Amino acid sequence: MDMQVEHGDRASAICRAIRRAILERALMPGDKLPEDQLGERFGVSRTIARHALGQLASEGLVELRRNRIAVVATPSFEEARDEFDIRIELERLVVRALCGRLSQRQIEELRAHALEEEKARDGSEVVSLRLATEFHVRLAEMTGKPTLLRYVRETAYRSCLSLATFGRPHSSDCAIAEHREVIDALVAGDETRAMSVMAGHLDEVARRALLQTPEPRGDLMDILAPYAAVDAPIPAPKRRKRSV
Amino acid sequence: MDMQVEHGDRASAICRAIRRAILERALMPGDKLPEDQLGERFGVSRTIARHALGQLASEGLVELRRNRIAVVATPSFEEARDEFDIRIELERLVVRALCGRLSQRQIEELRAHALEEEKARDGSEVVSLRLATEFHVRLAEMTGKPTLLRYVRETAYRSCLSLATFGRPHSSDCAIAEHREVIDALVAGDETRAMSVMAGHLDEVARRALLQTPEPRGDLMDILAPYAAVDAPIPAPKRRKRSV
DNA sequence: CACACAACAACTGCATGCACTTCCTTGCAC
DNA sequence: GTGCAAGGAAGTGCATGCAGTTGTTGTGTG
Repeated sequence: MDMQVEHGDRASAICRAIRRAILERALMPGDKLPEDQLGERFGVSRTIARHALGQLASEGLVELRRNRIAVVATPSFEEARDEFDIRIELERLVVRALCGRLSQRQIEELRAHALEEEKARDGSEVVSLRLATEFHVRLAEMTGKPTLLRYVRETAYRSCLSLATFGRPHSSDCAIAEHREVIDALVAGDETRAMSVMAGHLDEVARRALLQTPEPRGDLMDILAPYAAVDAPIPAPKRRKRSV
Repeated sequence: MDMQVEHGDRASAICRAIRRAILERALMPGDKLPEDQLGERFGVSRTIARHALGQLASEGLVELRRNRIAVVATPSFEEARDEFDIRIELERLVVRALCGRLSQRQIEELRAHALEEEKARDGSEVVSLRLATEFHVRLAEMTGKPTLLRYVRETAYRSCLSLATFGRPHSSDCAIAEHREVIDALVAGDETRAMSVMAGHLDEVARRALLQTPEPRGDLMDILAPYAAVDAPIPAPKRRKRSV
């Protein structure tokens, strides 16, 4: 019933920490997650760390390959697009389930959340991205449908990974307005409008995020062109070997 | 990329075996899965068995509770209904992705599968249920979208659990016809029709399976009434303590 | 005879240790 | 200086052992 799979609370604590780190872009796609370092950091044995990594892998946030260090997942462009398609349908189900059924308490909480997003608008981009994601997850939680919650949460978190890979700087202005629109439609009990607003919102997010085409990387030599001049300032500094 | 989470192949072998056992109703909701017995049966240590159980739990097929023996999940009636709602949307995405894009080879395979379902019609119900489920999973595989496949597979397998809990005897006749209709619509490239046929099919399955209302179980005493007369023949023999 | 309770068996939670693989570094040949 | 191979460091795969929990059975008491 609880849909809680992370039995021992120690493994789930690691999962939460890593999820949050991904959400806040402290961990980026490809970053390494060695199970012993992880265990040491959290004061548990490799067994637990390993268990947590397995859990995260099943959520699609981490990639496990035999005999290799686990890494934060690196979604491909197609996967990112497909993910959003799924997410749109799932969140349509969320608003459908919620429409006109929100308690006063829940409405207040959602409005408070939107307000917080508002306040974070000029703050760090990391915070507003986290708040935006949490908005969607909170909605899914309110349905009380465990599977729906799980899938929405997973796709939402993976969306963040996609954004980290392909996304341009997140402009939260319109997103907040759209969140408010969703809340209003839910309160008004206008199912059709709520669903289309939500779908439109997510489509907009996906469009903004995945604007650039898969960039077929015409020729490797072209890519290397700006690097040709030795000691020239290089646009994006290459990161290597990131880890916990 | 592989979306494969079951790294060591030994754990994945256990997962597959249990999934199949659930599909074929060899394992029923509530059946116990002690990790040491599991390990012994598959010739691995508890560590691996435990890992497999964690994986299955994340798929919603198994319930883990701290310090307790893992059991095959027992979906509630509401969960079953919600699950089907999700599944319908997911499989609509599947046919949308597939419509008019099937290779000749894939078309043949699907037709062959339908034929096999046809042949199994008069055989054991277990086989036809398995084939019916595999049909949906095969479709999802053909999309090449890893997340979509994972979610369809999970919901499909959990549907079997719901059917085992609430379903009446599975009548596969119409199901096969509906599968054929889906194939035809896909081949014809009629997206709208394909999606509505698939949605209708799943809705029909859900309706047939979950026909009986949540049965509020008016009073516990009423339920026990037929058992009141000592030594009277009892309609449904109570099963206790099933296990691997 | 019903019931509380104690002892035991079964099982899980977790850390640790060993074997094996991967990956990096160093050193050597060219 | 370059290519490459061998050695070692780092990390994973897995079994096992022990501590703690749960469930059950048998026993004594009102």
